Amino acid sequence: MNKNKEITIYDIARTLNISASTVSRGLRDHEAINKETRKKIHATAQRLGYQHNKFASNLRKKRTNTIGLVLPRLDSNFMSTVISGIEQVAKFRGYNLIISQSEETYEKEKQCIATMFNSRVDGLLFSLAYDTENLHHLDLFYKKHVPVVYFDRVYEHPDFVKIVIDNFKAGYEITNHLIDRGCKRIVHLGGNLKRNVYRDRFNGYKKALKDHDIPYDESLVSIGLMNENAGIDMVHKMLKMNKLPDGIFASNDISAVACIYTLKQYGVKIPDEVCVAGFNNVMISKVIDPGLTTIYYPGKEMGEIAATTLINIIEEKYTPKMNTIILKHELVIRQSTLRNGVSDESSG
Amino acid sequence: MNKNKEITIYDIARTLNISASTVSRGLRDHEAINKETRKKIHATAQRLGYQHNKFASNLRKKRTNTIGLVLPRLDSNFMSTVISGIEQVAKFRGYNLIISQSEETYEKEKQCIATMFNSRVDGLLFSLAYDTENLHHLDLFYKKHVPVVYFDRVYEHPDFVKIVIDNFKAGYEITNHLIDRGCKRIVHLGGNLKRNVYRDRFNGYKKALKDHDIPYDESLVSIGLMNENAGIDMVHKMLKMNKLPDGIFASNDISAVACIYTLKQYGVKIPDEVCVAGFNNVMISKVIDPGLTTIYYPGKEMGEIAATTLINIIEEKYTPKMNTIILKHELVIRQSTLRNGVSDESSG
DNA sequence: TACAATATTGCAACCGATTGCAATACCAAA
DNA sequence: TTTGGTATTGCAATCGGTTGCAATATTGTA
Repeated sequence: MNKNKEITIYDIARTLNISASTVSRGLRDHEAINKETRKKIHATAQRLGYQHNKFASNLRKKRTNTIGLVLPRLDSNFMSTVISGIEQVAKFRGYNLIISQSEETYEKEKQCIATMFNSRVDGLLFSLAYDTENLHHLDLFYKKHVPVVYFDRVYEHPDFVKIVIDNFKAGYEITNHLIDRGCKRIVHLGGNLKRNVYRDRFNGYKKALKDHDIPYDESLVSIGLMNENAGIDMVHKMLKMNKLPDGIFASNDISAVACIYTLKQYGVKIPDEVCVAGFNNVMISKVIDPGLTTIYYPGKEMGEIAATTLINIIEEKYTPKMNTIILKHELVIRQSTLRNGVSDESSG
Repeated sequence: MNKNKEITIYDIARTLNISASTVSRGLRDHEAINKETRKKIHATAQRLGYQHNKFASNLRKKRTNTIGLVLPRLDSNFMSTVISGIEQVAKFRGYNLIISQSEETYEKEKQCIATMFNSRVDGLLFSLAYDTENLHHLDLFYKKHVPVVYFDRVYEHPDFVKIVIDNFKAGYEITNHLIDRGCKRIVHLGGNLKRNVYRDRFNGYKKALKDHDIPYDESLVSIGLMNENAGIDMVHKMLKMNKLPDGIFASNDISAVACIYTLKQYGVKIPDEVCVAGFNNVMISKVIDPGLTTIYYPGKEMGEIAATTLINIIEEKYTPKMNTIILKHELVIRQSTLRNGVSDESSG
């Protein structure tokens, strides 16, 4: 057996003494082909161990049935649920999924996207890296009319569809909730303001303060990487302040959780002295003690919707008149903001 | 502009009045081509907006520079770190990565693997679904000598390489540790025993009991899905026993954490009344209170090594005389098994 | 029986890059 | 100027399906 010996439609054709075009059509159950012939073709294909070669097919069809996914990081709890949703839809609709992570940098993102293009993906799902500032690397997609759907971390673009939640509103709600719990000096831990998700949450935070006549205090805000250390550092900074702030709104759960356990280390009582809220509702927010108040939004569904939307565009199920799809989010209230009594006192 | 208008090497050739073969070679910086010519080719390619077409190339070369990844679930903390490692290596070595999840069922796994084959991946990375019982679906890979590398959940196969940790030893160590802490009646929460990971951990557990003359008690063992509910159910079962068991060894962190918070709900003191240990060292095991004793093993490295090994085989950097690569694991001891004083008392 | 209509099948070009081998160009030494 | 060798370049086949259109077969109807 030669390792490189491929069984092709020509082998089937020769065996059955018919033409390759008939085999090609027969394998795809083309209606023009006689049912008997089709049966024979399938049977022979099976017997010879024929395996469809996507490359030849793609080359000719100029379609790959593949969608590309470029995102900042694969090893994130939230993203992994998004990916899971995407993969399921892609598989169901008959698409392959190729994945590449930008590792939060523009340079790698550019490279990922070029590869995706060279692989001639039929469409691209995309969530921006931390420091991406323009969309020039997508020009090729734009020019060739290859559809792109953003999710979560998006950017304004006239031709591409976005899947997001209302981060402004969510930020507003969660800040509001903290204020309702009696918080007056609320720390905000945010990410790069070029990214819609962080910018909008931050703006929601500011708006809520304003609506409650709480002055915005820049020294309570820290913008940076949203990781564990960000939370730890913030707590240290807080402890050095003249007066300990009484609330924290972190733009993701990881850093919020880091705040919680660091505060606990220093004996600060949560929520009595400091209320803490996060964002994303990943599993840790449920198991940490006290449970973390946070914003839930459905990662898996976001993935499903993104993939479905993209594939619909690819298959021209509709031309996107719509530009943005906003998913619902939900405030999940847990112990980390449940102060005794304060709730009633301050409501209204 | 026609949407389907591709710029090809022929366009470049025509522009420069040279042959397509020269262009093809020039683009790849083939040494036979004059440096000046190469420069012109690259410049023209750039100017015309040429983009390499992988399909044509793959078809001709019979190589895809793509590796396939089939795993049970994408939305798992552990797996997402593995994937991250795989992706980074793949990208670095110039390979695309296509990913598909079996959703823990044999049927989907079969389908995933067929797709991977049809996509003519150069090699396959693979971790088994929960209920897979044979490897017939890999016959095609085997016959065509397409290399396969398993990781984590593996299966015996003469031709394929496995990347694992010593689950038996890890299971032994963690059980041993519980016994050292004075546990006599240790519950085990395990997964399908057809899967090496769960079987080996279970056997390690039994061996440790035996070495300490603790009788094996089947009623303390539960084999099933390793999710949150498994932990919750187990605790309920424990609470109904005449005497509460004094230790739990769960085969993953999720179910261990579920045990912890359920026990806490019922006011059971951890580790004083029950010691709990998990497996995997995902982030929750660190943030739960009390911190969860568990086994750490490096997901990201496992992914990196799996991908590196596979690509080396593909590129014939070596022929695999080796059959198995065993990574180091580590017992991470946290509060959930740190009983006061008992440690000293029972050691030795 | 003849002819139109429909059902099946085949021909041949095509998708775009790669590659073995032949051909030509170039240069230096004889 | 001729010869041999090296540096460059081109020819033409190839990878394996797909598809527009033509060709042939089959069926129904007048």
